[in-house]
Amino acid sequence: MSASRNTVQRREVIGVLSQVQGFVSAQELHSLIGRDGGHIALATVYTQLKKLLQDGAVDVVMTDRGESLYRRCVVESHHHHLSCRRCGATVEVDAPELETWAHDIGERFGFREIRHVVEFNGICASCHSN
Amino acid sequence: MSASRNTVQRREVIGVLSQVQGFVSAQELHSLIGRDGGHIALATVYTQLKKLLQDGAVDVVMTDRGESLYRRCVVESHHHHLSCRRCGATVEVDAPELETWAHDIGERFGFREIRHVVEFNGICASCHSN
DNA sequence: ATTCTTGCAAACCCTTTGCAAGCTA
DNA sequence: TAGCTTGCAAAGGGTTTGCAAGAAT
Repeated sequence: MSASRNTVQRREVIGVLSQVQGFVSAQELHSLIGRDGGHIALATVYTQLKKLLQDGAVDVVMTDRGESLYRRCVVESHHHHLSCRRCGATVEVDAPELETWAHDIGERFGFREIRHVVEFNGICASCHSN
Repeated sequence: MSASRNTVQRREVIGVLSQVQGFVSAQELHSLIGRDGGHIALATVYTQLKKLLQDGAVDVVMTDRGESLYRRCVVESHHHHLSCRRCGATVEVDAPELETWAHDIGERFGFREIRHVVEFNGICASCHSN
C-alpha cells in the first residue's frame, strides 16, 4: 500500500474540491478545474476521485440519473442540503430530528449501523416570486 | 393525459414484476420475461417502467453502480425504504414525521413545492448476527 | 382513422480500461 | 531507476431516442 503521489493533477482535484460547497459531479469538477486554468484529463479526475474515496477523503451520493456526486468530507458536522430546482441556490440544513429519527427507525426494524441520504429541493422564495 | 394502452408487452412487464420479490433491474426484468416465454424489446421494458413510475405504480432505487432497480409498489403512497447493505433485504418505512418536518424546513427557508428523497440503509438483524 | 406503442439500432451519458510516455519518490 | 500517474482514445454498461411498422381505442 503506497501513498498517493503528489502530482499537479491530484492537487488540482483536491484544491477545487475543497472550494466547492456541496456536491459536484466528476465532470463538473473537471470543467471547474479547466476554468481554473488546469488542463487535466477527465479520466484522471475519475482516477483521483476513486483514490480519495478509498482514503475516505470524499463522500459520494448517487443522483436519480445515475451520476455520482462527490464532496470533500467534512468531519465537522453532518447536515443536509435544500436546493432550488430552478436557480440551484443551496442552503445547508441542520437536521438533528432527522438523525434521531433515522436511528429510531433502524432500531424498530432491527437494523444497525444506519446511514441515510437525504436530498431536499423546492422552489426558493426569489424564484417563486418571479 | 391518456390512459396507458393495454398491450401484451405492458401485461408482461406488470405480470413478471408482480411475481418478483424485492427489486429488479430493467435488464433482469427483461430476461425474466424472456424466460417466461415473452419476447419483448428491452427498450419497451424501459418504456413501460417509465410509465409505471409516473403512475406511481413502482418504486425505484439507485444502486451504488448507477443502476435503477424497480419494484411494484405495495403501498401506493409516499414512503421510504430501509435496506440492508449486506443482503439487500428491504423494508418500506412510513414516515409521517418526516413529511411534516420536510415541509416545515422548506417554509423556514422560504421554499415551496418541497420534494425529498430519503434512503436509509444499515445492517439488518439477521446479517448482524451472522 | 387516429394516436399510442413497439422494435431495432444507433446515440447518449457517465465511467472504466489499455497502454505508451511522463513523473515522482 | 522503479513503478505509480497521466492522457488519450476506445470500450463498457445502463438508459434513451428516432423512426417506420404495428396495435389499441
